[in-house]
Amino acid sequence: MATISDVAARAGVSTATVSRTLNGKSTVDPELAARVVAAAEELGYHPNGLARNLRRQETAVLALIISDVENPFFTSLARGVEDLAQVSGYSVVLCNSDENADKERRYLDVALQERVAGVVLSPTGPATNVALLRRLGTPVVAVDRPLTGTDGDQVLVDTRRAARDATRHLMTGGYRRVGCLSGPAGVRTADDRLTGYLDAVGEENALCRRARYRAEGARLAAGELLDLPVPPDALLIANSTMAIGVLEALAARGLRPGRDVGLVSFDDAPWAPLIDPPLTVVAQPAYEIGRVAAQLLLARIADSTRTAVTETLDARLIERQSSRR
Amino acid sequence: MATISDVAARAGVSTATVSRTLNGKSTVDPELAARVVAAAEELGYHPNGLARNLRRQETAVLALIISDVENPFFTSLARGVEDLAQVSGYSVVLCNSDENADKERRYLDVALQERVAGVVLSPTGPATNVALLRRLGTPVVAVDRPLTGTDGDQVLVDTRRAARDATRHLMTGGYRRVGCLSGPAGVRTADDRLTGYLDAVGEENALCRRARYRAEGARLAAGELLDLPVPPDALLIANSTMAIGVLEALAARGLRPGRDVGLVSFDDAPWAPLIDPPLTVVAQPAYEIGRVAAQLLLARIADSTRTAVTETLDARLIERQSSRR
DNA sequence: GAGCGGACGGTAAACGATTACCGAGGACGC
DNA sequence: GCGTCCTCGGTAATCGTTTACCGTCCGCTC
Repeated sequence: MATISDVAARAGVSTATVSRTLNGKSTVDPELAARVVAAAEELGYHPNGLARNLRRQETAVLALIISDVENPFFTSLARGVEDLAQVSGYSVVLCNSDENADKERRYLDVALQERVAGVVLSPTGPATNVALLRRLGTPVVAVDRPLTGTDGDQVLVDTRRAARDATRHLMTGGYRRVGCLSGPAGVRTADDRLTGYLDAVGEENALCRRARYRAEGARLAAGELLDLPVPPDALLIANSTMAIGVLEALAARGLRPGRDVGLVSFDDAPWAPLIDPPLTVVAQPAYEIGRVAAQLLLARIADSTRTAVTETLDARLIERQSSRR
Repeated sequence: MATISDVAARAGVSTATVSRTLNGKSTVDPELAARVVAAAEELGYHPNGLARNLRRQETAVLALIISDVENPFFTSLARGVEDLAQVSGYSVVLCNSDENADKERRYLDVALQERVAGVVLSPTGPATNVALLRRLGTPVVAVDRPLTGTDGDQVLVDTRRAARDATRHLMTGGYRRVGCLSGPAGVRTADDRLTGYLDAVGEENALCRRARYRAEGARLAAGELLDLPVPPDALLIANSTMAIGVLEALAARGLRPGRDVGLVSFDDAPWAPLIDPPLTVVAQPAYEIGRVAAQLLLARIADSTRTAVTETLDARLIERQSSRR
C-alpha cells in the first residue's frame, strides 16, 4: 500500500507538502498541489487512519454499545445516533453487548484502546464501569438506563410513570388482576417498570415474574403466571421481545389477547398493529433518544467542561385492542 | 493517560521489557515482571491500540457492513458473525449502509483507513466497489448478495429457487393469480426472487411491482396491485419488512390473508407465527450465513492464498396459514 | 580456566501520518 | 539599496507501540 512518502517521492516534494495539500490546512502552490494530487491518484493512495489518529490524538469514530441488536428499540435508537453523527462527519460503530457484562467490558475496552471520540452506552447493569474511559477523558452518554455512580450525560425515559399509567389503563379497562412481566433484576428499566406497576396495583396485589429480556424466558414466565390457580386477567410486558413470548404462551393455552387476557407491552414494534388483536403498547421515542444522545455526545466532545445533563423523554401509550375486552 | 514509557520509568525498566511482559511473547525475569505489572496497575495503564496496530500492521477488528440494521434478517446475520468472531478474539463493528451506495462507500473508506482485518459486506448494488480494499489486501466476504466482477468468498442463498418453490406452493394451494412484490432493480436478491417467481408463473402471467425493501414502499406497491381491475389472489413478498407494508395494505382494504389473498414472505421474523393467520415464510438461515461468512473471512485472513469459495445455503419454506384458503 | 551457548534486557529503528520550526526568497516601504 | 515581513516548503520531531539487534552475564563443559 502506498504511503505518504511514496506520494511525496513521486511528486518530487516532501511529505509535509503532501499532507498539507491533501488536508487543505495551509495553502500550497497550485503547481505542486496538482503534482501531489496526480501522484496520489496514480498510486491509489489512501491515508492510514491509524497513523493519522495516533498523531492527531483523535478519531472521528463514535462507539455505540447496545444490549441487544435484535431488539427493534435499540436498532431504532442506533439509527438516531447514526443519522445525527453522520452529518457531523462521525462514523458510528455498533457493538452488541448482548446483556452480558463480560462482552460489555470487552467492548468498553476496545473503545478505550481504539481511542474512539465518544461512547453511547446502554449499560447492562450496575456493575458497568466507565471510570477508565472517563479517566482518559472519553465522553460517555448513557441511554435507556442510567449509569450508576457517575454524573455523566444521560438520555432516559420516565419509564416508571409509563408503567404505572399503562397498568392503570388496564385496570380502568375492567381487568381485575393485572400481572407484570419484567426484565432481570438490576437492569434499571426492568426495575423501574416493575416499580411503576407496583405503584398502580399496590404491593399487596403484586403478581409478577422476571425473565431475561427475551422471548423464550418470557414465554416460560408467562406460562407460570397463567397456570396459577388464580391467574392474572391482564399483563404488563416490559418489552416487545418478551411480548412475543407472552403471545406464544397465550396461543398455546388457547387464550385470546384482550378478551381473555389484557395486554400492554413496552415498545412499539412494527408488527404490533398487525397481530390479532392489535397490541396496545407504550411507545418509547427510540429514534429520538438516539439523536439526543448523539447531540449530547458531540456537544461534550466539543466542550468537555459542559455540565452534565439528564434528558428525560416521554413515552406514549398507544391504545389498540389487546387492552380491551 | 499513562504511556508505556511511564510504566517503564516507574518500574525502572525499558519500554521493551514492559511490552514483553504485558504481551507475554518472551520470558521476563519474574521479579521485573512483577514490578512492571504493579507499575501498570498503579498508573492505570491501558495500551494505545492505535499505536499498537500501527506498529503491528494489523487489527483484531472486523467490519460488518449491512444494508439495513432494522431488518431482522441482517441483525440475525450480524449475531452469527459476531459469535464466531468473538471466540477467535476479534471484535466486530457494525456499519449500516442503509441501502445507500454513498453511505456504503463511506463505510468502506472507513474500513480501509482504519485498516480493519477484514470486511463482511452485503453490497447495496452493482456499483459497490471493493477494488481498493482488495488492492490493500483486506479480505472481503460478500453475504446475501454477490459482489459483481470480483472473485472473492461469498455466502449466498439459492434465493431464485426458493422464490420459484414458494410461488409454486401458492399455485398448488389453489391460487390462480399469484403476484410478486420485490425489491429494487439492481439488488441481486430482489432480481433473483423476481426471476424465481417468473420461473414459476411464466413471463406472460407476470404481475409484479418493485419497491424499496421497506414497509412503506411495499404498502403502496401492494395497493397498486390490489386495486387492479383483476387483482392478484396471492402474493410473494421479497422480505419481512415489506410484508408489514403488505399486511397494512390488506387490512386497509378489509382483505384477509390466506382466505382472500394468499401470502408467502421471505424471512422468518419472530412475529410471523403470531399474526392472524400465521404467515407462511421462506426462512433463510441468516445466523448461519453470518457464521459461515465469518469463518471464511478468518480463514482468508490466516491464509490469503486460499482459493475463493462460494457457499450456497438453502432456504426452507415454513408453511403456515397465510398460504391456505 | 577458557570457550561457548543461551537467556534476558536495553537501545533504537521502525510503523505512517501531522506539524512546529526554520530558512529561503520575494515584495514592499522608506 | 536595504531592512522587514510574509509566504511557502522542507527538515525533523512526535504520537505510543513492537521488535530486530546486540551486549552482558551466567552456567556449563572440556
